[in-house]
Amino acid sequence: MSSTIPASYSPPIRNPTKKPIQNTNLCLLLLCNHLQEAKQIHALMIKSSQISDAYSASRLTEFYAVSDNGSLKYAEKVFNSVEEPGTFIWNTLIRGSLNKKKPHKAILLYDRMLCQSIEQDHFTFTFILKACTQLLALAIGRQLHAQIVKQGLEYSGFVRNKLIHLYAICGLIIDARKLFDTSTELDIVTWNSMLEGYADNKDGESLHQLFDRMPVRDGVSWNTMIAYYVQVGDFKDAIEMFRQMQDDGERPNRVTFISVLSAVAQLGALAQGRWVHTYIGKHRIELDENLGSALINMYAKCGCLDGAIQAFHETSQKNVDTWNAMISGLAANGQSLKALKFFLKMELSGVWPNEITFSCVLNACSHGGLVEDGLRYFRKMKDVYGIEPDIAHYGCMVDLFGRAGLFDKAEEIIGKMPMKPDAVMLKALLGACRIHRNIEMGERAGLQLIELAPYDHASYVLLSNIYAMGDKWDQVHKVRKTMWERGIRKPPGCSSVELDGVVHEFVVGDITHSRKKQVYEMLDEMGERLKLAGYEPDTKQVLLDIDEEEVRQTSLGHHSEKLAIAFGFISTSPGTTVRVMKNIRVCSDCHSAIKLLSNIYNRDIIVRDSNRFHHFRNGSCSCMDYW
DNA sequence: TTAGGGTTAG
Repeated sequence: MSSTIPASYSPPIRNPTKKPIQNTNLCLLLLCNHLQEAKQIHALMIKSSQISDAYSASRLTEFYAVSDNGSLKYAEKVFNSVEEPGTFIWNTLIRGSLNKKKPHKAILLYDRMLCQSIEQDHFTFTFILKACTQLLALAIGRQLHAQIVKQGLEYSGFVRNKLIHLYAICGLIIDARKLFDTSTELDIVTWNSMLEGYADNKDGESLHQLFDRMPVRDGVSWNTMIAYYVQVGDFKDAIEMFRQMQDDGERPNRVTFISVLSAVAQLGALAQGRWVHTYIGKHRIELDENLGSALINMYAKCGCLDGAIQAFHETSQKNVDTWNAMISGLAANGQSLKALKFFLKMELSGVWPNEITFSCVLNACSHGGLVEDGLRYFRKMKDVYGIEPDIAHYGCMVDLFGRAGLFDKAEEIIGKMPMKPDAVMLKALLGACRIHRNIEMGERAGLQLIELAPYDHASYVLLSNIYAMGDKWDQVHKVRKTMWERGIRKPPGCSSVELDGVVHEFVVGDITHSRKKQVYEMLDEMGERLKLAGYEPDTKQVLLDIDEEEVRQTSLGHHSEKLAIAFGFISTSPGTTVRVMKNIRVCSDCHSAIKLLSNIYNRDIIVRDSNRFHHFRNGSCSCMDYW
């Protein structure tokens, strides 16, 4: 539709009010798609004095307030022109404020409604309770509850469901449950509201009990369950729930796939992710910005950049999140220059970057050792885009300078920034100190880190490594002792490989896998061939390991990533890329060994550790030995 | 005139 309305324009008219519409202006309003068109009708209404008609004014307010292309400002203008606005038009304005993500405004309007003694109905309470839920405004919600009881509206299904939702989300799960149990009519939304409450409160047991008791389940019920598992980090259970959903005959939708793709990404289960991608294509589900971002993220987290780029191009509407997913995916996979190219494309496409974009861009610079570019973008974010750097951005800069060995610059940044360094920043600095053997600064940063993150095993490991590097063995033992006394343990290393949609997991010295015999035979062969290639185990790395049990296993060369690679080698045909996902950082001994293995066996090996990706090919790694 | 579910950086 053009910006003007041609007289001959008469497509079929939608009429949700089911009232006969005789008024031309209102008919046209129903066809409006753009704000500009609504404004033209608005002008016609003013000209013909139709605006003083309460029904017409309320319809126009509704368009402005509720439609995607509306404007709350104009809704208020019409509202203000009505002499005595009734409950409907007040409700519409409250609803509009919610739609435009302004719950505070909705509550202020309700307050004005009370002051002016405007009658409230169950619609008013439905909307205003939603505002309270969004704001977690429990005190106001309780007052509303009293008001609702006073007005005899407590048994209205809509109002009750909203009250259950409010109490559950605010953590008052017992109050929510009381309302649930005393409801005369339990519809699917009541069940789902309660279900979401348990999921939100991470009460898995009650969640399951309720889910099992549900007489009917719909897509929302299943999606709530899947999202719960993703939130608590049980990614395998999330996928299992998705399978059950399909067995139950419930069709997955966009929301389902966003959660499922997140689980797949965390597991690094590329085959399952590809299946989802095919399903989306087959069922013509539109790749909007959210689903597109989830898909890009999945491919990137599985180390499959071709897939990520394809998903990026297939995403119909690209917003800042879509671009961020792509840029961060490239940066994490060691494609720094490509990440910066994408940032330039983003700027050209007219999408405005946000603070996350600059985190990704600066991250790309630090991972790629691009000091000049990093400095340029750090300035640009403030000067051109008006984004004040936060702790994450300063952290990237410290990482950037640290990696390049420019410790003066790193200290200068820390001294000048308006906040104290956080654990992420100190870890980056310690990493740099390790690479450049800056023991003095490493010790200072390490002690500060332990003070800041006393329950994080990494704090102790990093400081211990720095001391070991300086041959300060007394200090190494002291740090280890403190760590043990405080009951802090390094989590066991765990690596996984996906084969035909099944994720195979290996821990250090694993003897539980059904093909363990072949895996260990392969491991022996790998050891022999590594020796022939001149590989010598990094015994210092072995000594540095904090966990005594792991030291024993490490000396045998049975680190989980090596087991996973051995399994990958025996389970796939020669030349196939082996993808390994690891829960903690890859150790430097394994890193050296895998570089050689990629050459010896002529295989691409991709290892995703807790920090970044390592693409091993022809004896070298994409991280350029810096991680 | 009305309700419920979601991810994405490091």
